[in-house]
Amino acid sequence: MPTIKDVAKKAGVSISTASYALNNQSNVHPETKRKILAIAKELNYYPNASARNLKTKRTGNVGVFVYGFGGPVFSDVLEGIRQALQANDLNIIVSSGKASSTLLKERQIDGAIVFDGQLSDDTLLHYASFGHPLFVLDRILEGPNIYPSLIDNEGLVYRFIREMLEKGYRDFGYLSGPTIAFNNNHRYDGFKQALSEVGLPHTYIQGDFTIQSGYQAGIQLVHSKQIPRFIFCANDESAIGLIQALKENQIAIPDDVAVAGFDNIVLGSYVSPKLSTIGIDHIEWGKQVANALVDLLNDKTPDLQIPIGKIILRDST
Amino acid sequence: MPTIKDVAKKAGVSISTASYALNNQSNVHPETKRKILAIAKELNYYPNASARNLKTKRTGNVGVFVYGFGGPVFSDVLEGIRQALQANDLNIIVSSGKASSTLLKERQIDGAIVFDGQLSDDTLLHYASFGHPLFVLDRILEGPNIYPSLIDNEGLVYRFIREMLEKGYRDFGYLSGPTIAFNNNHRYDGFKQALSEVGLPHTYIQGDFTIQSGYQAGIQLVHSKQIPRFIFCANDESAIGLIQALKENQIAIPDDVAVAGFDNIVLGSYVSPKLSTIGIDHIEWGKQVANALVDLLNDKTPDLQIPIGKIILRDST
DNA sequence: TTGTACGCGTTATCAA
DNA sequence: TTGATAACGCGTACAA
Repeated sequence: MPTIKDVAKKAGVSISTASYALNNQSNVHPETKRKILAIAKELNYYPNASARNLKTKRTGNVGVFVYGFGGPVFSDVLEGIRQALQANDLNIIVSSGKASSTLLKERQIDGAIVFDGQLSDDTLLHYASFGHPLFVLDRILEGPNIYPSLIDNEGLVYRFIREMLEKGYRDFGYLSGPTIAFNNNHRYDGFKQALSEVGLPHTYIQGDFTIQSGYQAGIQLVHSKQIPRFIFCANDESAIGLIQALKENQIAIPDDVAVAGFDNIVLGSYVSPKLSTIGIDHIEWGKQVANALVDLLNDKTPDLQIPIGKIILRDST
Repeated sequence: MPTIKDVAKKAGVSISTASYALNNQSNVHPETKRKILAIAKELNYYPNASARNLKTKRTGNVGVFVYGFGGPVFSDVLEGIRQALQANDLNIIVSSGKASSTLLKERQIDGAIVFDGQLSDDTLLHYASFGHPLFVLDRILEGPNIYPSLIDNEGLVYRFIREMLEKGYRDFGYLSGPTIAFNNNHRYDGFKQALSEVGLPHTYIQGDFTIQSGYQAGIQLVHSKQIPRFIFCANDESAIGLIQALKENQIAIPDDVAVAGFDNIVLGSYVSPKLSTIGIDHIEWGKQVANALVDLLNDKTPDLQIPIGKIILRDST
C-alpha cells in the first residue's frame, strides 16, 4: 500500500512538498506538482484516512443512525441526506445498533443525524458536548450543538381529522404505532385533540407500524364486530395491512369503513382503494437537515425549516 | 476531549500502563487496573479511533455498499449483516454513491460487502489487492480476495416456469428489471431456457423493478390488447404494480392473467390476490455473507454457501 | 508489574 | 519554492 513517502521518493521531492501538491496548495511549482500528481496516480496512491484524521481532527464523514434499515420513509430520508452530503464532499455513513454508538464515541464522524429512538440520550449529549453538530429527527433532545428536526405530526393529523369531521364522520378509531415511538404519540395527540374538541370518543387499537400488525388489527376488529366507521392509522403500512384484512372479510372501503394513513409512501397509490394519507417530502426533509449540518460544519448559521406536510385525499376515505 | 494521556496522568501511571489496562492486558496489577478503568469512566474516555487504526492497521469497520437505500430486499440483507457483525464486535457502515469509493480507497474499513452494480471493478480490485476481503453480492467479479455470492436466479426461475408449464400455461410474458441488472438478466435467462426447451415464444416487457414501472407496463399491455396468459415479473414490486393496473382494468388475476414475481417480500402476502413468488431468506443470506467475512478477517477459511431459494405458490397463478 | 521510547502516515510550522 | 521536523493519540517492544 503506497504512502505519501513512496510518492515523494519516486518524485524526488520531500514529503512535505508531496503533501502540498496532493492537497492542491498554491506554493508549489507547477511542473513539480504535475509530476507528483502523475506519480501518485501511477502508484494508485490515496491518503490514509486514519493518519489524516488524526492530524486534522476532521474525518469528512457524517453518521446517520437508524433503528433499522427497512421502511420507505427511512430510505427516502437517507437518499436526501446522501445527495446533500455528496454535493458537499462529505461521506455518508449509515449505521445501526451498537455500531452507532461506537462510531460516535470514538470520533469517527464530524457530525451526526440520528433517526433512532434507541440511541441513549447520554451518548448523544456526550458526543455533542465536544462541539459536534447533532441532528435528531422526530425526537426531542435539548443540549448544546443539538438540533431537533420535527415534522408537525400533531398539527397535520389534527387538520386531517377536522376535515373528516366536516365530511360527516363521527365514529373514529386510531390504529397506533409502537407506544414508545415519538411520532406515533404526537400523531395520536393530534387525533385526540380534534375529537375532544367536538366531544367525541374513539376506539384505540394497538399496532406497531408494520403491514402485519395492521392486518392483525383488522382481523381482530372483524371478530369483535365493533368496527369504527373511520380508522386513522399511525402510518401507511399498517393502513395497507388493515385494508387488506377488512377487504378479505367483505368490508367495503370506504363505504363500510374509511381508512387513512400517514407518510404518503409510493405503495399507497398502488393499492385498492388508493390510500388517503398525509404526506411529507422525505427526500427534501433529508436534504434540508443535511444541508443545515453542512452549514454548521462550515461555521455558518444553519437555516432549518419545518418540513411542510400536506393532506392527500384519495379513495379510501 | 480526554485522551489516554489524561487518564494516565490522573491515575498517576504511565501512558503504557493505562493502555495495557484499557486493553485488558493481563500484565497489570488488579488494583492499578481498577483505578485506571474507574478514572477512564469518570472522564468519559474513549480511544480515538483514528489513532488506534493508524497504529494497528485495523478499523473494526466493515463497509456495506449499496446502490440505493430503498427496497425490501436490501433492508433485509442489511439487517442480517448487521446482526452477524455486531455479534463479532465489528461495526457496520452502510454507504452509497461517491462515499463508497472514498471509504474503500482511504482504507476506512477492514472488509467490504458490495451490493452495488455501479461501483467500478477497478476500485474493487484495487481495494482487494491489498489483502482486504471483499464480497460481491449478485455480481460477478474475479480476483484475489474477492468472493462473489450469487443466488441461483437462473435455476429458480427455470424451475418455476417448468412448474407453470406443467400446470398448462402456454402463453408467457416476461416483465424485466433494468437491463444492466445482473440478477434481472439471470432471471431472464432461466425464463428463456425453460420456454425454449419446449419451443415456446414469449413476450418481453421492459420494466425497472419499481412498482411504478410495473403499473405502467400493465397499462400499456391493456392498451395493446395483447396480454400474455402468464406474466413472470423480475421482482415482486413490479409484479404488484402490474397486478394493480390489470385489476383496475377489470382483468381478473389469475383467471384472465396469472402473475408471479421474485423475492418473496412481506407485502406479497398482503395484496389481493396473494402473490406467487420465489423466495430467498434475505436476512439469512446477509448473515452468511457477513460471517464468512468475519472468518476471513480472523484468518479462518470461510464457509460460504449458496442461499437456498424456494418456490412459493399463492393465489396469483 | 510498570515505564521509556519509537513509529504508524499525515499535516503544518518554520527555516532555508 | 522546497525541505526538515514536530505533533496528532495510540499500541507495543524493550528496559527497568
